[in-house]
Amino acid sequence: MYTESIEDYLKAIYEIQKENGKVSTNSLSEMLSVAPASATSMIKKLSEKKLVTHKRYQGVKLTKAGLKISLEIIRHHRLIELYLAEALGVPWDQVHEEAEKWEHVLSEDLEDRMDAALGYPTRDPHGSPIPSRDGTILELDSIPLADLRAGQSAVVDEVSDHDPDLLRYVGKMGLYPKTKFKVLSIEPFNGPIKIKVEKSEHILGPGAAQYVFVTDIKGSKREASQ
Amino acid sequence: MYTESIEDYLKAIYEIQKENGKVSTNSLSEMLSVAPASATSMIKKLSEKKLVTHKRYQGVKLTKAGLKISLEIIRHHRLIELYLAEALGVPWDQVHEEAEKWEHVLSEDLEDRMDAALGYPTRDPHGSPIPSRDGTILELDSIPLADLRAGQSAVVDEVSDHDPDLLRYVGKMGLYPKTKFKVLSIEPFNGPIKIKVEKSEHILGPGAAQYVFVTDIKGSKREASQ
DNA sequence: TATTATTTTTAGACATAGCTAAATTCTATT
DNA sequence: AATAGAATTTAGCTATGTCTAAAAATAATA
Repeated sequence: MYTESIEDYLKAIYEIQKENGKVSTNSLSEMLSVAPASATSMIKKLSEKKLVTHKRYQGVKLTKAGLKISLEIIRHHRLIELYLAEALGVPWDQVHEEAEKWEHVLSEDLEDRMDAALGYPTRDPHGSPIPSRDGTILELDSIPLADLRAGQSAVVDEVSDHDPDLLRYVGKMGLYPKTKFKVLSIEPFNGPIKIKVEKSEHILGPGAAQYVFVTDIKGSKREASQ
Repeated sequence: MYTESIEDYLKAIYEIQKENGKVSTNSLSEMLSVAPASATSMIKKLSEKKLVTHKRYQGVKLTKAGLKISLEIIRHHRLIELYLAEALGVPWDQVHEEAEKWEHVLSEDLEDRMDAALGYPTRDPHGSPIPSRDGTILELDSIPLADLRAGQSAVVDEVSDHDPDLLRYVGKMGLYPKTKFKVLSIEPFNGPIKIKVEKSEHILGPGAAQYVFVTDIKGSKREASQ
């Protein structure tokens, strides 16, 4: 078994790798709220344990073993989030914080029981895919809502779960995963976006629209943003 | 907030205090599987934080503040045990281990939700009382099954939850809390005990009978053991 | 009561994981 | 190509919580 700290680093590396491609010492230290020097020393340790590869002054990359562990933790995290939301009615902006601590101490047996109780789900409450036990994960190719154009209809795929305020904000306009909506207008230069969800209209700031990932309704994959 | 380690010590102190009366450095180090020197140094720290009082070479005792925290953790522990048993069907010999880790990271909000989902219960799956939020706890005055005499009928109140094997053993003969049974015979010098549960008879070793706590059916409080 | 045995404490060390400050290396700009 | 700025690493320190070995205090017994 690995320490909680190691698990947190591996998870962070996976997430940064997915978003930015390259995983720098700095990005890690920021995501984990530690000093850059702390990230360096942990990277060294992970490297010795063959969980990541690392070339000095260049980024870090998960090895197969490191990836496996990080997906196990992410599976814990997302199963817990969904379980709390479904079984105990915990609001979607609170499940992340709870899962963040519990994920490190969840037994495999309990993981299986929750999985079964939920009917072997594939998505967490924010729409993020839940890795399978054997370490496969569905890769989404959705685009930021901010990249849509006026007139387009789309479905919410995933909402970033790192900021509870963001979740409450987009939740208030009903932008949950699988929700269909239409872009009525979008102002240039990162201006506000007017959308229609169900029967009601909302204005969405670009800061939020960046973290809501959607698939446009005609199935087109990626629109140029400007 | 206190560290996991501090919480574990406080909980252990409470439990030893309840069973033995006096809480020695040695008993603590045994219960927590640490060296006596480790217990001493933690006792010093707890004492500085005013969570326990301590006279050198004499025992340790929880202060009001220490008692409060220890009951909070025990509440977490027992609510979790019951929740896992009820909601996810975790067998009663496994819930302890799971709760042991989860109890330290359970939020107050989730505690409340579990409490409500369970209908504000007062006992965990082993029959132990669940402290209330404000820190009151029901004191049981049950006696060890081993102290009963032939012919007496009794009801199971509580089974010690520290040994999964014990729980499986007594579980096999149906000795769950609230179960009524009758002592058919009891051999002297800590001999085996023959009991009848429902329609079936079982033989129970004295080692197990010591950890099954019961109330005899006529309401008498405490029988001399020999 | 004196001595032995047990319990408890002290002293000093180690691992983990964090920090700051300084040195190093890389990158970008002039 | 030289240099300023940013990112990264090293060096050295700190806190927590553990350990072993030795010393001190208490308890048990001859």
